[in-house]
Amino acid sequence: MKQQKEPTLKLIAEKLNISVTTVSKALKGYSDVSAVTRQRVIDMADQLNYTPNSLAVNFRTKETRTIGIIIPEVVHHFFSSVINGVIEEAERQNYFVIILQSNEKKEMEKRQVELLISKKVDGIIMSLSNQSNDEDYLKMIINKKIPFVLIDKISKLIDCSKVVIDDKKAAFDAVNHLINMGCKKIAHIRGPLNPQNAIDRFLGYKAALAHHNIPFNPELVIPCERVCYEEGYEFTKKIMTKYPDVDGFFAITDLVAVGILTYLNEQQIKVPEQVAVIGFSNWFMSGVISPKLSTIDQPGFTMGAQAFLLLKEEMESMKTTGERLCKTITLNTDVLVRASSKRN
Amino acid sequence: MKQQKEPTLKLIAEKLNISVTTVSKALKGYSDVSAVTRQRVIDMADQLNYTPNSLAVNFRTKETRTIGIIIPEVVHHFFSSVINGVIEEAERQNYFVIILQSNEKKEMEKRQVELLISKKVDGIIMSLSNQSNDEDYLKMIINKKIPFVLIDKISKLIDCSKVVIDDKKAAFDAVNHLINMGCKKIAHIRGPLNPQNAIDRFLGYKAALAHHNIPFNPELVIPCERVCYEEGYEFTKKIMTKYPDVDGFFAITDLVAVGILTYLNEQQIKVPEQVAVIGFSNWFMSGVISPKLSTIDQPGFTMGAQAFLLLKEEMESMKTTGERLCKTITLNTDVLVRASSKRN
DNA sequence: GATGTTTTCGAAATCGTTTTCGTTTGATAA
DNA sequence: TTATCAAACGAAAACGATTTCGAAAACATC
Repeated sequence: MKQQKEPTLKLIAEKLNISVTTVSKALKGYSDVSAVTRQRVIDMADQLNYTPNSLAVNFRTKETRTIGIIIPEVVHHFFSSVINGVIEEAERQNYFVIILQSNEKKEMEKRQVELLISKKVDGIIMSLSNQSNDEDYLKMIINKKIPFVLIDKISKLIDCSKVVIDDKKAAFDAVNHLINMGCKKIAHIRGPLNPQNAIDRFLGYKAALAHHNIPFNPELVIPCERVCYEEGYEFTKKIMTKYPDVDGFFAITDLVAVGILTYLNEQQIKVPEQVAVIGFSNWFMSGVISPKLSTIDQPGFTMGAQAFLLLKEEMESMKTTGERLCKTITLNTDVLVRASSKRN
Repeated sequence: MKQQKEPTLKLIAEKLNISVTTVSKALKGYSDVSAVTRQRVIDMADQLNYTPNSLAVNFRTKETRTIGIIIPEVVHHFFSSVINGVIEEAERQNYFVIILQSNEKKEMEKRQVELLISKKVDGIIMSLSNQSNDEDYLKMIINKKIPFVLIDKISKLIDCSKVVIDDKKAAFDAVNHLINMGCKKIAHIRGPLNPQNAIDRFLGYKAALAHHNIPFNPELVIPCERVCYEEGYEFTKKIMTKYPDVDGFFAITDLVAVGILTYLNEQQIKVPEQVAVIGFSNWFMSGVISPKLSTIDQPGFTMGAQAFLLLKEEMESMKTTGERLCKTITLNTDVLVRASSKRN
C-alpha cells in the first residue's frame, strides 16, 4: 500500500471540470463564485479530504503562522511557565511556536536569532541572556521589521514592545515586608551584575532600606553567578559567619532561597524567628518545602500569554501601518507571605 | 527607510549576467559549473548577503527541517528535560522543534497530531497522554508514512520506534532496595490505571515482593489521578492510619514522594528509621529536600536526545527504503540511594 | 576535417496556491 | 437592436528554488 499523494486544488478542479481559480475562490469565500458551484467545491473537498498544502500557502503568502521564542533555558520553572503561556495562547490562534534556548550565551543567542530569521517566522518573543544589551542581532530584528516582543529579561536599549514586572517595586515590597516583620539587618543574595532584573531588584532592596532609614551595607549583598541552590547555601554561610546578627534574607529567586533555608536549618537557626527569608518567583515548590517559603509571585504563564497577544498586535500593526507599537505591559506582583517570614 | 527586499537567485543571476540555474548549481556545489563561475557566484552571494528563501526551499523540496513533539505537559521537570534533549540534538543538526502539549487529554492530542501533519513536519516525537492507546490519529501518523518515535509513555499497540526505560525493572530495583534495607511492609502510591508506565512500575513492585516472598496486599496500593504532591500526602495519611506498621513507600514519582515525606515529617515518623521512602525520576529537587530523597534516575535529557537521533534514522530509512525501522531503545536506570531510604 | 567526448551552461518545467485582470454570459435599459 | 452592467468563471502570472534535459562550446581522437 503506497502513499497516495495529497489532494490538491487541481484535483478538485479536474473532478468538477472547473478551473483551479474557482476552486480556490470557492474555498476561500470569494464573492464571485455562485452558491451552487461553491457548494459543489466544498462537497468535493470534503469527499477527497482536502487540506491546503501549508508549504505552498506559506510560500505564496510569505507567512508561516509560526513564531519563535528564545529564552535562556527551558528546564527552569519560570521559563517553562512562560513557554506554556505562549504556547497556549498561540495555539488558540492557530500559531506554532518554535522554542530555542540561548543557555545564557551571547553567541548562542545570536545564532538562534539568525535561525529564526532564516526560518521566516512571523514574529519573535525573547528573554535576553545575562550578557545581552543592544547587540547587533537584536537591532537586525528591528531593522528587518520583524514583530518583536521582549519579556522579563529585557534591555532598555532596544526599542520594542515589552512584557515585564516591576522588579524594583516587587523587591521593595519584599524587603519592606521583612522590615515590617521586624527585621533590622537584611542581607540580599542578588543576581548577576549585568541583567536589568537583578539590578532592579537590588535597587528595590536598597530603596526599601532607605525608606526605613536602615543603613545600606554593601557587604550584605553578594551576587550570584549561576543563581543556584548551592550559591544560596554558600553565600548564607559566608554572611552569617561574618554577620551573625543578620535577621533577614532577600534572595533573587526561590531556588537560592531554598539554599538559604537549608543552611539555616542545618545551623539550627530558627526561621522565621531568628532569621526571616523571602524569595522571588513563586516557584511551585516554595509552598512545599519546610518552612514554606515566602516569595513574590511572578506570573510566568500570564507573561507568556500576554507576550503572544502583544506580538499579535505588533504583527497587525506592522502589516497595516508598517510601524511598531512599542508598548510595554507591566504585570502585577504580590508578596506571598508564608511561614519563612511570618512573625505574628 | 523601507525594507529592501531579500536578494534572490534571480538577482545574483542578473548581476552576473548568467542564468538562475547556474547560480543555483554553483551554490549547491554541482559539478557542472566551472570553478571560475562558481567563485563569482559565491562572491556575489556574499556581497548581497544572500540566504536561500526557506519558504521556497521548503515548498520545493517538501521538507521543512522541522519536527514536532507532543508531550502531556511542558511545565514538568522530566518533560522539560526531554524537550531540552530533543532541542539540543535537533539544533545540532539544524532542525527546528515545534512543541505542543496534550494536557493529558485525548481530544487535545488528536488536534495536535493533526496540526503537526498539516504543518508537514518532517517527523514527530510523542509521549502519550494517560488515556491513549491505539487511537486513530496515531494510526494516521503511521499510514501517512511520517517518521515517528514514541518516548517514555508509549503504547505497545503502535508499531514504531520507541525510546523507553525498563519501568518494571526500575521499579523492581527500587522496591528490592527497600526490602534490602529491611522493609517488610511496603506501600505503593502508584500512577493512574491506564498508562503503561504506571502498570509496569506496579508490576515491578509486585515482582520484587514476590521475589522476597512478601505477600501482596492490594490495600497498600493506591492509584493517583493527578499524580501530585497533595495525593502523596493524602494517600500516605490514609495508608498509615489503617496500617501503622507500614515501613516503606515506593512512589510513582518524586513529587508524590515529597508529599509522603511531608506527611511523615508532620507525624514525626522517622525517615528512614521507621519508614523508608523511595521515589522515581530523580527530580532535581530530590537532592535538596530533607531528608534527601532516594529515587530512580530517569534520564530525561538523554531520552530526548536519543529520540531525536532515532527519529533522524527513521527519516532516513523512510526516505531510502520507505520502511520504518521500529527500533526500541531502552535506557539504563539506577537506584540513587539517599537519606530517605538509607539504613546503615 | 570528421567524429566523438567532455565541460559548461541555460531553457523550461515543476511544486500548489493566490490574485489580478480579463472574458463570457445573460439580463436590463435605452 | 444596441449599449450597459453585473454575475460567474478562467487564463495566466507570480512566489523562489530545484532539477531535468538538451544545447553549445571546447577539446580530443582518428
